[in-house]
Amino acid sequence: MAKAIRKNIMISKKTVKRLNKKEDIIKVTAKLFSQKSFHDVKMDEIAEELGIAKGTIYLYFKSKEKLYLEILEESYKAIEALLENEIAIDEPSPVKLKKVLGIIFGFYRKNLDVLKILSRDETHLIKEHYEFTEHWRLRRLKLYEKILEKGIRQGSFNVQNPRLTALIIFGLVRSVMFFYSTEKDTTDIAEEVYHVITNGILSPKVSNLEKKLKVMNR
Amino acid sequence: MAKAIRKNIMISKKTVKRLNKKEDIIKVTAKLFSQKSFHDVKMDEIAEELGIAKGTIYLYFKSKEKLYLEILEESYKAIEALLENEIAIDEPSPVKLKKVLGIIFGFYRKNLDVLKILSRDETHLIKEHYEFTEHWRLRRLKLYEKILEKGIRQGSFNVQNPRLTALIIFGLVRSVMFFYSTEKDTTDIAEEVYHVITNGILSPKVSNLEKKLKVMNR
DNA sequence: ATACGATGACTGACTAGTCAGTTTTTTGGG
DNA sequence: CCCAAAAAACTGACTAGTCAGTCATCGTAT
Repeated sequence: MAKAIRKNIMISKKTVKRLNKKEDIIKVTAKLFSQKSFHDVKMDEIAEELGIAKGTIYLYFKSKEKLYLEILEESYKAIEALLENEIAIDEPSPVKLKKVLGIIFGFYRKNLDVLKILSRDETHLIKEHYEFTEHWRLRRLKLYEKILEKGIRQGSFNVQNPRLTALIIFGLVRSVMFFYSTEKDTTDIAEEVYHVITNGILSPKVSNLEKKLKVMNR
Repeated sequence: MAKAIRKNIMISKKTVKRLNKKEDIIKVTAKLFSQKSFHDVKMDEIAEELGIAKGTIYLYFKSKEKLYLEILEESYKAIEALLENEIAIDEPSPVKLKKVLGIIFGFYRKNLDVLKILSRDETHLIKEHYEFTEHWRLRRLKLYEKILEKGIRQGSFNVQNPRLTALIIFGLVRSVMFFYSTEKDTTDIAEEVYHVITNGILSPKVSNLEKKLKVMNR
């Protein structure tokens, strides 16, 4: 009995260690892949950065491509887990949109590497990579679209084309995370972005004027 | 005299031929670079696609990198030329914004290749490439920002943070061009996008309600 | 005859992945 | 607790292949 327990402890320790090493490799490699393209990151370089031999990487990953993919898979799981709880809650769509933006901005701030890798259009590399990034994109688009549609039904949103609007939100996330001040808190950024998306940029006066013109044109 | 003229004709003919060939190479290569990353496009492949020998490409371009850069430079000149006239016209900012969006969407529809190459974050490849894409981005951001700021001054826009808003517009252009229906006319797309940006997505009722809440919170 | 654009076989630098050998960790009997 | 043997983890020199760029040679227009 005591033996069995000891053995279990050993196994779990080993597993943890293995996982740690794998995670270490993923972490370092993600950073490198975010700085350079797939082909510009050399396996030797990864090994050196980690202070291990190149062969060791191949003990944990079948190939460079699989390593690349696992970075994305890891992150996908992480962001999905973050969003899962939020999605389940029943609340007004505008509130949900703001919260989801907050979560996504927060995630990408911490994982800019991943966003860079994802939005790089290295689509062709391997079929799996293409499918993966596409899946990620569609998943995000669907989320935005659902929030928008629910908001329309509830009367809180006035959106003519939810698909296009989802695409707009999806697109702006990338550029804001890439190029907007990194000193600001992501919650504040989400708030600011939310404000622009919801209220638009027209001043009320002009907005009313435009509406009047539309009525007149009918 | 006749000789000189004849010689001139010859030279110009030759030059035209040279330009054509150079342009041919750029065109074909742009397509390839848009489909695959820099390293995945092989010089042999380009040559084969063009039906010429690899060595010939090197008669027109010093290196693969220079060829890559020239594709971007060519496109930069083209879009700048398109925008130049529009920028000069003095008109209400909202109109200008809509028009500029139309021009940009139109250009990218015709040059999706270039947009793909540009937005691929192959930033590291060569310093020149990084500087180039950055320059392109800043140039576009500045344009949006200027239009927004003028609109604010004129009272037609109500924008709290022109920099962020410019970034939002910049970002959405990419994703809309990449992923939105390619059957629609780019003018219509610009119109739709313009509508979302300007009016926002909140229904008027809620919008008023939110304003009231803000007042109450004071 | 000669100048010049075009050619494509060739070179040499580079790198993903391998594997025979080394080191570290675990195990189990005394 | 100790130690030897087995297992597991790690190593890095090497292989086999790739590909950007070169250059001796060719064809042809004048």
